[in-house]
Amino acid sequence: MKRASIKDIAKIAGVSVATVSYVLNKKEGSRISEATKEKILNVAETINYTPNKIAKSLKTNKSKLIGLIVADISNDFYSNIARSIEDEAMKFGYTLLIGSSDETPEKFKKLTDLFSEQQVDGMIIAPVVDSDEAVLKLIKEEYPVVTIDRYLKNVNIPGVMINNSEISESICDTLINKGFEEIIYVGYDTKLPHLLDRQEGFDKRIAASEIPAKNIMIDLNNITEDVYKGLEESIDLSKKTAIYFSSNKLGIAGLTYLVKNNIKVPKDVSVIAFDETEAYHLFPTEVSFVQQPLTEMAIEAIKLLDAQINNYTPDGKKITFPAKLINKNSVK
Amino acid sequence: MKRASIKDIAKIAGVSVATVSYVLNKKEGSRISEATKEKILNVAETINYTPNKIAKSLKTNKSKLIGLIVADISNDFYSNIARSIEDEAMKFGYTLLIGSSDETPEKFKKLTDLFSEQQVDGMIIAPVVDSDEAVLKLIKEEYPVVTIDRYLKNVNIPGVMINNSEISESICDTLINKGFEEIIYVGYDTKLPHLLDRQEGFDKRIAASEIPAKNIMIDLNNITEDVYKGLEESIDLSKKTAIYFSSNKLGIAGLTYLVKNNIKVPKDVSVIAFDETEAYHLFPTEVSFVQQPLTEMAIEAIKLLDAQINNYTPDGKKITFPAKLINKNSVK
DNA sequence: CTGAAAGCGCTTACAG
DNA sequence: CTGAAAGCGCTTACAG
Repeated sequence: MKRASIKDIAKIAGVSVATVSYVLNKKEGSRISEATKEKILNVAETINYTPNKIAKSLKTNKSKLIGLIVADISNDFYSNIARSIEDEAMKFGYTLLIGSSDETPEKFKKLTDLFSEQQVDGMIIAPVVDSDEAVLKLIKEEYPVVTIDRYLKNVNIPGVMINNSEISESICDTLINKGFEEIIYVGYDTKLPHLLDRQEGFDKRIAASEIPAKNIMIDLNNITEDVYKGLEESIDLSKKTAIYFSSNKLGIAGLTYLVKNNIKVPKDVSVIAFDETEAYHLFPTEVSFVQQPLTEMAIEAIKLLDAQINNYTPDGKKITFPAKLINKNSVK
Repeated sequence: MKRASIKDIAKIAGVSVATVSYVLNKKEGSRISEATKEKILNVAETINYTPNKIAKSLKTNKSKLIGLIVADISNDFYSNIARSIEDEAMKFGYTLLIGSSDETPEKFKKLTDLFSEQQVDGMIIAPVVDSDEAVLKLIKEEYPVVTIDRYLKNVNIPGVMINNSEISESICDTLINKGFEEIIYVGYDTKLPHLLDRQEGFDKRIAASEIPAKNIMIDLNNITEDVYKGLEESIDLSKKTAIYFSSNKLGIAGLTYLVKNNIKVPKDVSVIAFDETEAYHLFPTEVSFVQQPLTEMAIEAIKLLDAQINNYTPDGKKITFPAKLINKNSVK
């Protein structure tokens, strides 16, 4: 069914399309008589007019669309981010396109190309390893882009993130001060800078202590199996041990392992996990975890992006939010 | 920065925009000489041409955009659906707009209006209570719409769903046959048809048995508290009791209650939950749950939608998928 | 084999 | 107070 256009309204109301456009957009500058205004609004109503934003976009060069690229929208962490971004974007009048990169630069590039062709006004991205080229391409054409959660080592663009290194340092110190004899860091075998920061903060404080380092590096594509194997090889119940899981996925896999093997928390081992998820509530012990201020980060990300959209500046302003350790009962 | 257009290519290559359009779209019908073809491709490459899909959409009346409306993208169930839909949509060349309705007809309507103005080619929706009017408006203009998970009682459009009533019947029978003296159904206090079906199937089999019915009705906006209160009032440990949670959120809230109150599963009570989620893995007992074939549903939803987009027919073909009870160790 | 031209549905200076 | 006209970046019959 053909949809009614501004032209149809004009014809029926007996005015020009210009006049219709003016009243539909409520422009105050151009004074249209109340009579024709009312007439036009009436006609629009009766023929069930829906504005065609694509036509408007073409003319105004603004689509009011923004693209969000996450690693995987089915991951709790990213779906929570997406929700906050959605709410915030709506407030600014933007509609959200969403895509999952699956941590591959190819899919990531495909997504930036796609979004760019769809003329999104800007993108919020969680860049993957080796996505520099794709991002650089965007930057070269002064495309508004803001990173969230992650950042790129060699490309300087605005973004929001947490104090990855510092929060790990502080967690490590906490555990050291509690007298743990063994502290296991469970992280990804990756080049993702924010995760390296997470690990580096931990390693630094461990190095400054008397405690021997024990890092389990997990393949991003083989989480469950790797975590099980890693923990099996590393946990020494004869020592006072704490485990620090540096992501929600790692935490969930690790806690699953502990439950399955009947290892009690915090009696046998202590645990700190990353990110908030309802899943932790089902664990026999309430799990201490690192909380990221997702809502605040989303608000700031949209603010940053909107600013870039309205007035592009080639700066790389990064906003760092403090993550917070929420103490529950999983650390002795 | 102004982006290069087809016109720019034409000017540099010394050909017409029509010719550029033809080679860029690889139209085989119109034979363009290899020489000019190559020249055009070269120019496009060097000036870093990105096609403007908005202009194309305006002309072709196809945006290659589809809108997905879920209740809440941060809900595990919907983010899993979204992911499957995303993958499937991509295969068909569609990009995904996502919005959360928060179970309110107002937000739902806002989303359909927004998506419609953005000229999406079609929508996949999980309609909320009292969204009939918004959907009817879409149908009236022959907008391709497909429901997923849910359906509308009074509006007949294509959709995919599971056999809500039957799976509940079968679960109820299973529990009755195992000799439970008390079976508690935990559901929402709602008018959502698919959830009423879920409950009805259960009620029907209970009514046919000797077992007194015990239904806990939860306010959608107060899940945790209501579940805690309901279970506290209903669980009678002196009887052989089973609890059937009819959604993932209800399952998570309920299992959290059980853990907190040190009620052992399946020793003290038996449990069956709905939907698959990693969260269940952290529970001390492996939880039996009802599995929906999300991938298959997503594939079929996109297929249905694409068919409607290419050839609109006012039918209401519903495809029902069988849900499956995955038996773990939470039922004695 | 290639181009001129119309048109998709809007917005917006400009003229009157 | 209102309208004629150009133009956003494409596609696509049609003509040659």
